[in-house]
Amino acid sequence: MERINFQVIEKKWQEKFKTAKLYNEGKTSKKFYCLEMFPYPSGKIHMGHVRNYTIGDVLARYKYLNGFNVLHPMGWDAFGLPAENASKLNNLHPKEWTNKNIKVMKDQLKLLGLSIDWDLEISTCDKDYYKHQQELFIDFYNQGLVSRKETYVNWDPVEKTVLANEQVINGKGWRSNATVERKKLSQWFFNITKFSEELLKDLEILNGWPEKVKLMQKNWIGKSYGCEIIFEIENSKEKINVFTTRPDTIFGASFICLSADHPLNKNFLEKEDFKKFKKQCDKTGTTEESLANAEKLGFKTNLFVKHPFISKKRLPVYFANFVLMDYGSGAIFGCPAHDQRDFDFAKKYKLEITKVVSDGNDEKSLNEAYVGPGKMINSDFLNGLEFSKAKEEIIVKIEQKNLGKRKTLYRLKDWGISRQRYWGCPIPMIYLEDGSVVPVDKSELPIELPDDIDLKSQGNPLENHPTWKNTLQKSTGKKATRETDTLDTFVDSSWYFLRFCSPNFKNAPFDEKKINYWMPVDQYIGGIEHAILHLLYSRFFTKGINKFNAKIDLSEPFKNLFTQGMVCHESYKDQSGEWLYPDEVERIDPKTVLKKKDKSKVIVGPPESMSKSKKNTIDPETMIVQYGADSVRWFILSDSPPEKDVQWSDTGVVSANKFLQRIWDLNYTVSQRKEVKVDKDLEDKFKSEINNFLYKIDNSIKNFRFNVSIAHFYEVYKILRKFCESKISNKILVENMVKIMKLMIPFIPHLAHECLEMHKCKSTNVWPEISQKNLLEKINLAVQINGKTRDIINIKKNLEEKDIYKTIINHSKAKKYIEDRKIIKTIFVKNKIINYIISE
RNA sequence: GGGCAAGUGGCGGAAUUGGUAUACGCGCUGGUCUUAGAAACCAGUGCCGCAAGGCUUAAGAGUUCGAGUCUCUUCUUGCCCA
Repeated sequence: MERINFQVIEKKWQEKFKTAKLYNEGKTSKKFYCLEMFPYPSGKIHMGHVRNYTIGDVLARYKYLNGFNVLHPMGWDAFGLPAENASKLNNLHPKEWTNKNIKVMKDQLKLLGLSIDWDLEISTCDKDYYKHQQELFIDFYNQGLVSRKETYVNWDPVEKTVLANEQVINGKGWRSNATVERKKLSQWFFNITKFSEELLKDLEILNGWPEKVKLMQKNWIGKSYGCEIIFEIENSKEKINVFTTRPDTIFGASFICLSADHPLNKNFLEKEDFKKFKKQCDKTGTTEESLANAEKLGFKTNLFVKHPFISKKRLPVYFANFVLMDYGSGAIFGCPAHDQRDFDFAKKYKLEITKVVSDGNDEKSLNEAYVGPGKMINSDFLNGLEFSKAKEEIIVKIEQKNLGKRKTLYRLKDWGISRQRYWGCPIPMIYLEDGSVVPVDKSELPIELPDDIDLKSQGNPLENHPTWKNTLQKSTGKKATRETDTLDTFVDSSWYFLRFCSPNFKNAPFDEKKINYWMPVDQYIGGIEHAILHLLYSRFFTKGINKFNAKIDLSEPFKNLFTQGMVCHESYKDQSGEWLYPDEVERIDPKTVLKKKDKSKVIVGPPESMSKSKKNTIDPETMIVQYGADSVRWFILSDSPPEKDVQWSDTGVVSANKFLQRIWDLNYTVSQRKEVKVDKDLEDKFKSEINNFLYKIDNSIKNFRFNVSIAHFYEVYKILRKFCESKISNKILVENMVKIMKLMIPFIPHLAHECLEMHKCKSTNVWPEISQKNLLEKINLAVQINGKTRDIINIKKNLEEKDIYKTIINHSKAKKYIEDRKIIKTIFVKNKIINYIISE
């Protein structure tokens, strides 16, 4: 067998890929912007990257070969906390650490043979990038899309910083393990809620997005419709505004609950027992989940409100820990019969529970809240109405009587972007001595991060810097202090796809002409974990820019979205419970795994997403060095559909490698083949069989079914082998072989190009022509008796029913079922099945 | 608790969308070659059965000439929201 050295040919072709671009602007108007989510430069690439970028590369190369101008860039999501943590450990400046990682990972990505245009490379920690981000921030500010407000945040008292919700684990800081507190802080916000309705509505036009992701965003935006009801406080001029989505249950109201932060707390703040209660609420955390699961606690006030529809009925007012100040108005009316939280609360404080929606069992008292549908009871003029009708009815009444108004509410909150961190984009705002806060002059951008920084001490590094924050306002020369918080790194990734269209543009964040040509991204590829935040923020940014930049016409950034599955591997633990890396263990037989060191038995865990903490990782570079990039690409695409998880398997990559060797051997054999006597019919058959596979493979690529494409390549390999030894001419053989090899370019670009070069193929940038119809002359037809398949016969295409009958009655295994019996009915589907219904 | 997916051999998974179930790969078994192993190649591999044949897509029902695919019920798993 002829063998090939993958390392040698891969190096050779990677040199050529360096200068070959996948686009040629102006030559054709068809464009294709292929973008994979850019990586965080954490150190080395992992298998997840390999899968993500291989999927993108298949598509980019496929589109290029089909005549598109393809934009296929790559960059680095380079700001972020890990760089600061690493620098504390290694005494390496975040900038150096990051740049070192970028260099390593870039080299690794190049080893994969990706069709990336490295001339377009960007890095978000580069001042040439964040300069424009600061400019955009000021633009957003001037449009009223940025504001400063006080909110409650997760505060880590040890690290002295704000934590994101996902950094709080069981109420404790993920690094410090200190109990996280709720703290009121003044922070910068993007007013994403101004776009709530648009972000929701435009999901409908995103036909190229997975339904699942759209649904997640819809739930996240959380539009709810209801009304506001005003309750008058007895013996007071003050009123309580309550938002509810269930105004229909107003007749079941038995109390009012306020958030501990509700303005009405002003009369209680001095009281010791209220202080204690409020402290307890602060400990509950800010997530909805923790609020729902926490034990319901209340603080009874001496206040009562009047029921708006039942005269003389008075409802007691409580403060409660499960009411959020930043949702609705921070006040609810409790209808315990039809809301579980209210029910729990009412039970605890022995409050009245009145059913107002019939559950079909009206006499029985409830064990839990009834939230299902039903007809109204105990509700005066609403009685007998379906609850949904009642909702409409009562809102009309409330508006008539001036007791409140119809209202739509969104769960989506404004996007808090202040981080008390060093390694991020400085926020270009300054504080003047008179207390006013203004943007810096755009001519002063970029506001650069200082290099000399102390990351060892606690607190906000920029705040602690001796001089950095001191500045002067450019227009007036007045003394000013810089904002020392930096931007959330999600801001960096909210517009990078725009920058890629003109990454070296000096004067502005982007060249509008380029944006209008390349945007939207035709195919965006990344992990499902970004379904909400990153994708929602990017949509918001696009809409914001679209609003104030008249030269751009773009409502959505990503036309099609594909979310690939994760790469999994089983995990290993030794007898003492220590995690082991896959190369620390050996498999003796399918069920037994031993530790290499001492031959002790290893506990094998189920396949899970590769993670450093479980040590169930496989290093892509090691694999590439051992088997070659093409083998790794081939395997990672072959085993599962791209949207599903794939389980890494060493035997899988070995067999991929073996198959690619066979491909090379086949090509070599064909190139050395001597002419033989030709059978014309056989040649035709060969051509049509190959075309059949061209069609199937092309189709499976279009549909993102790369695992199916690969299965077809295995099949077509067998056919080529077979015909290699048949009576067909070299010309026909090579011609068709070349077509198949062209189809392999997107998958295994190095080997495919090497083979094509051997066959002296000149047109390696053009997809072969594929006949859309099935060229095979004969087809398999299933012969069924009473719906059961009894035989499969190989017959000429397009035969009619009557022609087939003769064949069946004479030559088919099915004839014995038909003989002596009467055919009652025949169902015939041309080229597919014939079904005879016979009497018993 | 609610919503959304999904359930096909020992394993990963195919099935042109209602028309040949188990393609392709892994694994396993046997064989050729080899001193031996590895590699390579050939053959076999859903289950029951000597065979003819029967059964089989989580379980059960339904629609249909025909169901992995459509409908209903149940069970299980995963993800998201609470």
